[in-house]
Amino acid sequence: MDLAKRERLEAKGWKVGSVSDFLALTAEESVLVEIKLALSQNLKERRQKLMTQTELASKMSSSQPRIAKAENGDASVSIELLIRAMLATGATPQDIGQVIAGVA
Amino acid sequence: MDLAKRERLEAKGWKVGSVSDFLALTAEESVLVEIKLALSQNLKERRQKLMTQTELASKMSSSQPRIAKAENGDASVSIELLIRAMLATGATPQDIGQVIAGVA
DNA sequence: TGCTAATATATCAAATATGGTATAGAGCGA
DNA sequence: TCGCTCTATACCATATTTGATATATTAGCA
Repeated sequence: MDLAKRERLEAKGWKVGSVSDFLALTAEESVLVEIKLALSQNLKERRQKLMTQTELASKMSSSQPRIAKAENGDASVSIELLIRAMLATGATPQDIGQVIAGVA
Repeated sequence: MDLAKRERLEAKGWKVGSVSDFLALTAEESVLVEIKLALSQNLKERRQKLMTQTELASKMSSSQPRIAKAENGDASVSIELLIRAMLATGATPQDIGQVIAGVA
């Protein structure tokens, strides 16, 4: 993982720690982050075609700011919320599975 | 969803509420539960072939009781933890995606 | 039977995620 | 420019999830 990518993650609140800690990031940890980012991106694409962030938020009794964070890969958003949001856009388990399976 | 299934879920802590609330359970909510249960079952199968709950717990700095809950579909376990556990057993994003895609 | 490893259940303080609110910025048409 | 809609950021009290601990239960074997 290069410096640019690391800085992108840190800006969104991902605690990658000091350089040494960062280098010690396990493969599992980074795959998890990549899964979140993949869901995040896909959610944004799906939602933009269908509705506003506010509409999606009310559909799933969440809030517009949280949807914004979800779509921007903020670290404070759980996979749980990402999947709930995907489902609220009409995504099927197949759709979601495909996004996750698509992670390198 | 039949009564037997409902009781099975309630025993594990799923808050399906009163009968009327239960009937109001949205499609998205039940799909989310089904995704969790599918991951839970798959985790149990994978883990049993490879190691004990205690071993898996230490691999991912969690605890044996939490792994037990994860494998038993306890409501207090997040998708996040289920996926972390899958990854710790060596599952790939493809494996995980397939499990989720397999939900009806 | 007793002994041991493995798994399940209960409880809890600490960590993390949550929705809500306020507000700031961005884009765009009048 | 203004006004309007949409999205982003900041903050916070509440709710949920967490790992840890203790302990109970189960399963298999000597």
